[in-house]
Amino acid sequence: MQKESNAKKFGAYIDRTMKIIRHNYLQKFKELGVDLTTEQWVIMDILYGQAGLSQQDLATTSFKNAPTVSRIIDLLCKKKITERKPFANDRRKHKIFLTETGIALYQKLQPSVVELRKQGWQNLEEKDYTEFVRIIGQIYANYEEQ
Amino acid sequence: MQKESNAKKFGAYIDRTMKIIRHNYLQKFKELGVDLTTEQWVIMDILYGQAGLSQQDLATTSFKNAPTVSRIIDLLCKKKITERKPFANDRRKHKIFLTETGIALYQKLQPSVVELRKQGWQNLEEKDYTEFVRIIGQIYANYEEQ
DNA sequence: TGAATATATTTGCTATGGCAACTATTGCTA
DNA sequence: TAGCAATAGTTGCCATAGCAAATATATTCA
Repeated sequence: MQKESNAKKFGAYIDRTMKIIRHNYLQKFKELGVDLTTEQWVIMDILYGQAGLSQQDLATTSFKNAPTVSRIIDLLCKKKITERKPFANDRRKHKIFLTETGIALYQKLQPSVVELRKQGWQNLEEKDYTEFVRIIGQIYANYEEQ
Repeated sequence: MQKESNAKKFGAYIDRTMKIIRHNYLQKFKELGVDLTTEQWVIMDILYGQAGLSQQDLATTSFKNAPTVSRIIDLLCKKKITERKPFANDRRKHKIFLTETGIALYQKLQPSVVELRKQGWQNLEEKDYTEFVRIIGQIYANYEEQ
């Protein structure tokens, strides 16, 4: 069908897999009675490990753009999951924190998320992970501006 | 950091890679002076190979849902790239076709898309593709309802 | 210092995507 | 055949995402 390393169709695999992952996270959260999207979880997950990041930091870490992070933080603040605090030496910035509520919610959901990650890796080995990260990391690198 | 095949973090790799692929397609189309999104291209690509599919067929093939396909076809029809024709024996359905304009546009863009696919596979081998499809296919399967 | 630049965030516009509800039509079956 | 269930498509609502422009604040440099 195709010769050599030419014109491989990998986009559709990546697309459909990202969609089904999001779907499974969303379903799990709904099952647990929690109104949270997968992308909101991603932000919570980062903040749990690194409290007080700026929105720009969050954008970089989550591979989202600044407006998207701004809106996700808006929604999370409305739900009392995060809060914005002033940055000491720079009044342009906010430090973002999980609230008590946010931390409790994170800890409630975390085991299910670990289960979801395990589910995704069923029938796959440790060395498959190395391979997967190598290959998809190379694809990413191939598209980065030089 | 993590033991055995437990709790692998693969979602972020998939997410950022999908985003950078979309970005590169979009930039290339803009470079060529064509107002087209990556997802619109996906639909054109399917229709070029299989003219006259129903919207439901397109949804299944593209891993999109019916409302999304409906709206993409709306946009493509506005741009005179596709057209809806009645289905012979079922008045609920439409057959979707690329117009002359759509076919010409497809043929104009197609070589650049092949180049983009090649670019994504730089520094990767034939056997990497086999591995990649096996692993990401398994992840997908792990999340499908049984 | 003051002007030009750069950075952090927000807002507006549009597209994609998920879900639920709705319409129109078809198919099934009592 | 009448009624009901299933299917195809559309529409509405909201979240994510990309891009551009706007605002506020910081930094740099002449």
